[in-house]
Amino acid sequence: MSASVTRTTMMDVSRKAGVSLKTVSRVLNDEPNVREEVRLRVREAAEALNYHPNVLAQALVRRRSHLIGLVYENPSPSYVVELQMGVLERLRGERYRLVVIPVSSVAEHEQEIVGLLRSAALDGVVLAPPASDNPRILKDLTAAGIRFARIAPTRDVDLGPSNLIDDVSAAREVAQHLLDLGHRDIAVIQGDPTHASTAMRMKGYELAFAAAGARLSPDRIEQGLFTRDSGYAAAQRILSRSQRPTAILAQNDDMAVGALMAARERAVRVPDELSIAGFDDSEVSRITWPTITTVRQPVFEMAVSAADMVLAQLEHGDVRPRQDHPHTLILRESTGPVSPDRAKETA
Amino acid sequence: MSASVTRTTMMDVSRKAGVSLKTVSRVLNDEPNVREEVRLRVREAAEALNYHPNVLAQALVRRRSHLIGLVYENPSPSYVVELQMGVLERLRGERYRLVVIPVSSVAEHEQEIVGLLRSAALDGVVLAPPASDNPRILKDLTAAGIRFARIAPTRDVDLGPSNLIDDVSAAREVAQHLLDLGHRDIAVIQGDPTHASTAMRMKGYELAFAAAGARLSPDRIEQGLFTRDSGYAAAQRILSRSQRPTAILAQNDDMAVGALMAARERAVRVPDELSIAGFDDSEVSRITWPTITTVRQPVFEMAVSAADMVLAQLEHGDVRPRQDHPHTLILRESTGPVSPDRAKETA
DNA sequence: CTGAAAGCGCTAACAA
DNA sequence: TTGTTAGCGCTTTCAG
Repeated sequence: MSASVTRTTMMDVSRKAGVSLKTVSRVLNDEPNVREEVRLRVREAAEALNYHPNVLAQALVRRRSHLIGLVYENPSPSYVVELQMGVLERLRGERYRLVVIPVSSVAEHEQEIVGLLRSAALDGVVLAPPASDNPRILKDLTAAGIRFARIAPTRDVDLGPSNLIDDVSAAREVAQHLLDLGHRDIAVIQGDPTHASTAMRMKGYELAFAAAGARLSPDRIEQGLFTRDSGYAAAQRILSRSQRPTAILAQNDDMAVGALMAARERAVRVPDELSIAGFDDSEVSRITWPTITTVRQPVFEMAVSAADMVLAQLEHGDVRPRQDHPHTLILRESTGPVSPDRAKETA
Repeated sequence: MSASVTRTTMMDVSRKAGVSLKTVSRVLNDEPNVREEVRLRVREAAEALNYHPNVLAQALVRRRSHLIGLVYENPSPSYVVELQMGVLERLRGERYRLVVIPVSSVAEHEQEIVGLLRSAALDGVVLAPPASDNPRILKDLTAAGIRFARIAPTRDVDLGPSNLIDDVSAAREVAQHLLDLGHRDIAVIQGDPTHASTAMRMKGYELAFAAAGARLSPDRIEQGLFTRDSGYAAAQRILSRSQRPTAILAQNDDMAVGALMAARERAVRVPDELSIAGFDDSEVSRITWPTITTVRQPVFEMAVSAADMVLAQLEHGDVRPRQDHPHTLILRESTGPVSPDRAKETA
């Protein structure tokens, strides 16, 4: 039953080829100083014995597991997918493999996380928010000798190679867009408060409002968690008020989708009666109806870049300390001018 | 710079605690036969030195990497997400980690795949379609001594622990639903032909048609690839014909979404002028408008079960040979009765 | 150009 | 209850 009771080892190959262990090692690793004839003989022996190196043994002595971790906290599936695809894209063709490390709550488990990573024998990790923003984790990682790169951190940008997006400006731009359309009574669905970008985006909204001489009313702000359900629930609260806002700013697309569904359920027409804007430009924002106005955050590209930063450290020790990534306002169908009658009210 | 030039090892701990290596090993692995006092002393020493076992060394000697792979081919992101979440769910709290192994084309690379898995030092793998249906891969896996479990295979069900769904009946039921609504001119968007389920679902459709005394016209069958784009393109071809069908059967939800977008673009009202049904009950089918009628395939549960089967083999060697999973027809908004005038035509 | 010997850090027999 | 001695399968000095 049990297939390989004793795997064939380098010893077997060396015996069959009539050479020493070291010579086999040299051939297998394409090192110089082996006669061509011997090289061939060893290759044939390995082939004949169906030899495959034991990567664990290699890993032990080389101190390289060739395992890269991706640490993220649950929130939005579409975000996670892009993240993964980005890392996988960079790893394609390399010897490194991707180990996914979902963490339920970075905030609650910050002290255990690096232990977890260490016990996975990772050579390096790509940190998504909010882990990428957690100084404790960065410190522990450094102490443990695990290379890392950060995605979308909001602070201590010099504490490790970082991939940055300007959350504040991005948020300012979407808010600006709604204000330009004449909206003044705008509700906000915030993201998970343990993610620093939540506060950043809020700040961006505020800047836009201030510039327009408008004000963001505190009782128009609802708490969400970056999940569609939380967006749906928040929108329900918003829409059940006697006075309905004319627009909703959701801090990510999944919550915007939730808001859209809540609106549909109440037969509130989007964008005629209610504009909804999201954040991220994730896949879902393109398949809803109406499609969702959002601001593109190049998650995929950031992930590619982060993976690249990790590999760079592992392979030649050098690090690009930071990489800025552009955001783009994407106008779609879910936002429109405020309706004339509502415009009058606040005029 | 480089954090841990020389990591602290068991040796260091044994010296500090004044005991032998083996005693340290015993304490650290909670083995019996150590005096309580000694146990404590060793624990303290380990703590003081901030000792962490080298998992690679453990893996080498124990012949266990504690790495589980998930092998899948690209098609639909939502499918992959559910798959991963299922495996991760089962692995939560266990020592095992998930390594994702996306494969561009199983059909083209079938001979290289197991080499890839071996070089990742995986203890076991969960195989999603179409790898789960590939006899060559199953054979190589067995030869390599890598445990595995299959998700939704369609043949050779006894070639390894399998999680089954009745693709034929499931497909028959959705088709039946459209036929019951009076549709007779129905187009089909097929999935990737290298996935066996594509043929199975086709068969299910045919059975339903036969039972209704109807016929599936060959020129109503369009090839897709399980991706949204391919569904969109296929629907474009379908809808550009002079005579439009009254319904579309898409072999998964992503393609159904693509079809929905094509219909929207041409201002074809769904379901009034065109019914669209999908397959999978993936996340996206719930967020489009109209929401998509589909047949639920419990991907998450199958993944949990498959991961469980792998762990079972690894931990106690026993295997549940197969597990059947139910499908459920999910009626939503994208399907409706055929319009009276079109019904007359074919009457 | 080639090989012998000494580890990597840990676990497993087998004594003591 | 504890320690000694071999390995796991590979790479790496350092001689030859």
